[in-house]
Amino acid sequence: MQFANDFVVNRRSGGVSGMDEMTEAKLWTNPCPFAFRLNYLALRYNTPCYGWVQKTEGLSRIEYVVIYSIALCEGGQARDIAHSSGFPKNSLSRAMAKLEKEGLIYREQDESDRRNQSLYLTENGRALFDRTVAVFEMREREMLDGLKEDELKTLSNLLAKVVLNCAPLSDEIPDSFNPQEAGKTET
Amino acid sequence: MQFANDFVVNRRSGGVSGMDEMTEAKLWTNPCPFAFRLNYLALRYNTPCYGWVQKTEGLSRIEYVVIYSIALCEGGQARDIAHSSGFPKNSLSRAMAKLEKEGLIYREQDESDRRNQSLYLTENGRALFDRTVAVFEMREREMLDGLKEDELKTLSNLLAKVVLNCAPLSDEIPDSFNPQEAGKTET
DNA sequence: CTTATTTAGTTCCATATAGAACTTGACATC
DNA sequence: GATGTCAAGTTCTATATGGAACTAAATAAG
Repeated sequence: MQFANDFVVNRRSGGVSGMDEMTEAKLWTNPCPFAFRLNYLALRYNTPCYGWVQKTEGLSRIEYVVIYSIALCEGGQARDIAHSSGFPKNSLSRAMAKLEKEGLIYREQDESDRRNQSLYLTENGRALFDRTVAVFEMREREMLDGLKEDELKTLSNLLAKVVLNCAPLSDEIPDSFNPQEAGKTET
Repeated sequence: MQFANDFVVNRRSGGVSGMDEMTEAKLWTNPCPFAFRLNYLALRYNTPCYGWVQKTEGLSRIEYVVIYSIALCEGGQARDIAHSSGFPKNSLSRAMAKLEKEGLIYREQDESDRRNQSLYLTENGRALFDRTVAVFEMREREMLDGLKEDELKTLSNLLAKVVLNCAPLSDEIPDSFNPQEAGKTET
């Protein structure tokens, strides 16, 4: 099998990084090396951070995502959280109900369209965010530690470019997708 | 609405990308922009791809991860899949049992240490991988479409650098972590 | 040669999760 | 001003999930 891909780096020095063979294979000889690196790094970020809020604040990942989302976009709606985070709306509904009962968020029904409810942090909710966000920032900083200032900027710009490129893509792959066609260059 | 864009990228042209306000905020005015971009891109990759294998092959995400992992690292062990994917070992155990019953994988007990079992794809399992992997490759290609050849290389190298930097990091954040200390430079 | 510790993998089971159906409201069409 | 369609959120419920306890094997310590 051929992995002709820019993302394949010649790094199979056999355990230089102290990783197991499978992780090494997934990183360096993977037909989808970009996707794996994304998922791997996301994992190395999410696991410790959300584990920590769970322990220290008793909030599940989805509950903290709600807090975080509102903190960044005061007055946003559940639908936006669903869309930006990928959590299904029913799970979010449950999370919001709990957070509201605990006095961390509140909702206001939109007068112009009464199906919509805008979400806000209470004082307690804001305080919680303020005292926890530093851990997330620290973890991110720690992960990016090895990059120089200009590399950091470049990485940020390139990821932004990929994000913008992805924005209009459809998330539907037809059932009848034919792998044979996949290799051909698309205009 | 305008977002003060003090962070890295100057791209707030106001909805050019057709995203909702919250997603925009999370992308461009986020204390952890790197982490969010990772998670966002991972989501935009995982959702369509694993949704597609579910529909077309009847395999759940974790089941396909097992197949994929073995395909990349023949003879690997369950522990390695757990470590490289983040799935708990009991869920993997269940997934492997199902895949074995369906004749897609088989296991061989290691003679030198009989706790270990090496994992292999059957002919059917390999065929399944071969006919599905193109969809994953296509999605990755599609996502990276906007990047030029040299940008792709740069991105690949920078992500690799971050991965290597993360490898030795601990995933434990002490319960008693003090955010006040977070800003200070750690030796 | 015990006895304790560690590791790989499995089983058990309480609970989290997410699909599907439902409710309510907006808005379009006739 | 009915009737149909679509969108936001909630509720219901069957199932997937993952923590904890367990088994079995290797290794270390006494």
